[in-house]
Amino acid sequence: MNDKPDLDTADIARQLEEATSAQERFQILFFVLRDRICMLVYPPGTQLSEEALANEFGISRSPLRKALQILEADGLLRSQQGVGTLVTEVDLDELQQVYQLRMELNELTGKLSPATVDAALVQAFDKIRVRADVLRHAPSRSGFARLNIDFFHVFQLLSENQPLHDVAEKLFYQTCRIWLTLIPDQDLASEVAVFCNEVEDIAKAIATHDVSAAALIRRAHLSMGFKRLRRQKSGAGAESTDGAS
Amino acid sequence: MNDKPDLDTADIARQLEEATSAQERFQILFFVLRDRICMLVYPPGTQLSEEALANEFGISRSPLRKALQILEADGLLRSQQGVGTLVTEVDLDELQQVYQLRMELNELTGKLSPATVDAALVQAFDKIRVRADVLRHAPSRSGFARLNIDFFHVFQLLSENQPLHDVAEKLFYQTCRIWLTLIPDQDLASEVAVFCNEVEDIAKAIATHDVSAAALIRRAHLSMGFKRLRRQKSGAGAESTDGAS
DNA sequence: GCTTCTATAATTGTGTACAAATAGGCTAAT
DNA sequence: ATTAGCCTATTTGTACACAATTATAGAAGC
Repeated sequence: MNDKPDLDTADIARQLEEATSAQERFQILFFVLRDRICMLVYPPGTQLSEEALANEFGISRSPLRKALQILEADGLLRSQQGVGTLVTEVDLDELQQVYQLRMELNELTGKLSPATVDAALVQAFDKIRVRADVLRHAPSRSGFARLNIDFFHVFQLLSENQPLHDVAEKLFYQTCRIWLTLIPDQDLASEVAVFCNEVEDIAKAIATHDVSAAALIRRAHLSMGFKRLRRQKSGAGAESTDGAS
Repeated sequence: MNDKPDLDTADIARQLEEATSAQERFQILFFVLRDRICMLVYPPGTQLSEEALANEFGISRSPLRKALQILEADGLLRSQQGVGTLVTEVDLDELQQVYQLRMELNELTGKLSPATVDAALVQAFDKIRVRADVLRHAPSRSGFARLNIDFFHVFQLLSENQPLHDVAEKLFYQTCRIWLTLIPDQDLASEVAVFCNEVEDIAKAIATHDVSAAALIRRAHLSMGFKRLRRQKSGAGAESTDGAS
C-alpha cells in the first residue's frame, strides 16, 4: 500500500533525499501529487507551476515533469506550452462512460483471480468499517474522501489480477473527485451514512468469505451512487430542499 | 486512426519538424516507437539508446524521453539508470492475467455504448477480411502482425466507450508481441488461416449488424488463441512434430 | 467607447552539460 | 586458477539555460 496521507513539504523533501533510486523518487512525487489532486488540495481548474512545485520539493523541474506527464496520461492534468499545467475539470457527463466501465470491472473483481479471504483481509475490511462508523458521527469532507480512497485500495485486495488492479485504479482516480465536487455540505452527512452502509454490507459479505457477493454489492452501490450524483447535479442551484437554511 | 505503417527515418524527422505542437511531436514519437516494439523491429530484450534515437529523429533526449516514459508506463520498456532502456520480455505466464482481462473486456465491447453499424463500418471489416485472404495466400510474419494490429483497431470501432478503448488498447499492445515471439515459421500459415477464419466470421456478424455476436466470436478466438499459444510454448524445443526437417 | 494590434510577462518545451549508477573487464592477491 | 576489489566506459537521471508559445494588458486608431 502506498497511500500515505499527504505529508508536510519538508517530510516529502526528506523522503525524496532518502530515496535511493529514481523510480522511488518518481513514485513519491506521483503519489503525493495525485493525492493532492484527488483530495482537492488542488481543486479542478487549479494552475500548477512546475517551478514552484520543484522548489517546494527541493528538486529540479526534470524529475517533477515525469510525474506530471504520467498524471496527464491518467487524465488528471493537462499541460500546454505557454499556458500552464491545469488540473482537469470533472464533469459527470464525461465520467458516465468511466462509471459504466468501473461497474463492469467491479464484477470482474469477483471472477478474475479472486483472492482467498483470510483473517487479515477480513480485518482490513473491518478496520474500514470502524473508520466509516467514526466518520458517520463526525462527518468531514476530507475524511470522507480519504476513507473512500482507502476503501478502494482494500477492495482491490479481493482480486489478484494485476492488470485489473492497474486499470481499476486508473479509472477510480479519474472519478473519485466527483464526490467532493458535487456533494454540498448539507448532504455530506447522508452520503457518509450511505457509504457507511455500503461498507458494512461488504464487510459482512467478506466476513462470510463471499467475494462475489461483495463485488455485487459494490456494483449496486456504484450504480446508485452515480444516480444520486446525477440527481445532485441536475438539481444543483435549483434548490436547497431541506428547510434548514 | 493513427496507425501508420512505420516510416523511414527521414520521413519521421520531417513529420516532427512539420508538427506544430509538442503534443503532436510526442504522439509521432510514441506511435513510431510502439509500432517498432510490437512489430519486433526492436525484439524483446533489445537495448535502446536514448542518444541514438534522439539523433535518428533529429531531436534532443528531452522530448524523446517523454515518449519512452509513457511506453515504460505501458509495460513495453524498462529504463534503469546506469543500465539502459530495455524492451521488456513477453512471457505467456505473465500475460495470462492480461488475456483473461482482455476476454472479459471484449464482451463489454458489445454491451457498453455499442456503435451503430453503418455501411462504412461493414466496409472497414470487409477490407480487413480481404487483406486477411490475401495474406493467407502469401503468409509473412510482419504482414500477420500488421493485420492483427489493424484488425484490433477496426474492432475498437464497435464500442464508443472511450475509457474502454484506452484500456483495451493498452492491454492489446501488452500482448500482441506474443504471437511473433512464439509462433515458429512452420506454423505461421496455419495461424494465418485461423486468423482468416476469425475475421471472416466476425465480418459476417458485422454484416448482419450483430455487434454482440461479433464480440462473442472474438472472445472465443482470444480464448482458443491463448490455448494454442500455451500448447506452442510447452511444446517448444521438445520437437518439430512434422517430419519435414 | 470599442476594437485591434503590439509589446511584455509568464509558462511549458527543448537542448545540453554534468552527476549518479551500473556492468564489465582488469588487476592483483590468495 | 579463482576470486575479490577496483577502475573505467556507458547509460540514464538531474539541473539549468534558453527557445517557443500563449495570455494579458496597454496603447493607438477608428
